[in-house]
Amino acid sequence: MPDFPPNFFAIEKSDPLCPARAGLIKTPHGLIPTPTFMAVGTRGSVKAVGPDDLTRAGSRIVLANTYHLYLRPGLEVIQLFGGLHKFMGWPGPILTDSGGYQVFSLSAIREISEAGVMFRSPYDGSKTFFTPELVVEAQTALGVDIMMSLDECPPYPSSLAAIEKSLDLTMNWAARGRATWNPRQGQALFGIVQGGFYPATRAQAAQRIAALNFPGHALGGLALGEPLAERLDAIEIARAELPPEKPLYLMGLGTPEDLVEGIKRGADLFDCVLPTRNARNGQLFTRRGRLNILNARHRTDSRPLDPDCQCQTCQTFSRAYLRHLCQNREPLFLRLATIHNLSYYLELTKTAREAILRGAFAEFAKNFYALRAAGESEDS
RNA sequence: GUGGGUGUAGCUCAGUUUGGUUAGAGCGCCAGGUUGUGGCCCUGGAGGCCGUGGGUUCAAGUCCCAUUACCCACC
Repeated sequence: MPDFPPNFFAIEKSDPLCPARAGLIKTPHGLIPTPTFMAVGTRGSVKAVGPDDLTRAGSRIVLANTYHLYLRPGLEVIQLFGGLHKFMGWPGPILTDSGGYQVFSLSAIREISEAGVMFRSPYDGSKTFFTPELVVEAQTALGVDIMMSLDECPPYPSSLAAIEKSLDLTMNWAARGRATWNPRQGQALFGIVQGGFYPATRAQAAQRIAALNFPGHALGGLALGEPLAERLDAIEIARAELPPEKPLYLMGLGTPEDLVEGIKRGADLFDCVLPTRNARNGQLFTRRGRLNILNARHRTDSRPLDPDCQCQTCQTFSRAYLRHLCQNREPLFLRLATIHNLSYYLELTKTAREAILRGAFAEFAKNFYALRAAGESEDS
């Protein structure tokens, strides 16, 4: 079977000491150097920032959500504008989640069957039936660059029997989505590896997804409350069963540590609400660790959030001013904090990539942890 | 000056009628949490001579007297 499309993903260099690699994903809307982080823009907007902010922060691809956009504003509205890119004014690549996670997170208002998922709209209570076929068609209509197949994300912890049953459903849906997908549109479709945290089911999930020959793969069901060690094991187990020449996306991850550990294990793409949501709540990431800008110790602090950060926020504003804005719920704070956190995440993946290209990922990781250890002792 | 009302946490106030464990709430403040997004939300914490003085009582934020500050109305 030929590649989709030719050279969809090219590995530029692999680290000599671990599975980490630097790559390039080629999409209809541009190249994506990997590893990289995707800002979450569920409703076709990364909250509090615009496309220019994203570009300046280093974003090369953003994420949106099929489920939410389908309900509002509806596919027909977006198609009227020639697709999601034009509608939201973002010219770069877009990946959409299928709505599979909403099956999990909005569990109070859904019914799952083998045929698909019956959602009750949180907006008006109306019912919508999502099938794996419909989800692929919807993402095709949105015109996105990378589509995700419909999956079921089982809660943690779940019994082995529950995981096996859920996995069969996800595999059924994956095969049907795969059959619906038209590779000639130039839009990629990724298969999602579930399987919980039982080594055998996670490995089996990866094998079965690999057999469907998707252009790329994602690991789902991570960061649901499991210990870090279990999460890392699940990544390694799945990785071993997946063809390494295809891109790997860790869905919903994560903390800066998750990114470093994920890259170390061969992951190329990440998305997480942490940098954007935490920004809006005053939790800001720096090279020396995380800080709560509301803490009284920042009241008269004239320093930037992170002296080594080149972002717009750090170039102009003091911790004291940001604390003041946050304390008073000034809308400007949301934007400045989001710009900073996204810049930090994107700079982290960018420097990881550069380190891999130099064959020095291990040193990069060591540096990463050393700086945070230093930061913790400084703050205490 | 006369009559009435109000003084309880930083703020806004419950609790006083019918006295009874360690005086509460919301907001604010302080500090945690947040993993395929609602800016929400969740969890802790600090903070009170209950205006002041006296009295009644086994027991007073609560009842009585005085006093003081502020508010309103009328002179």
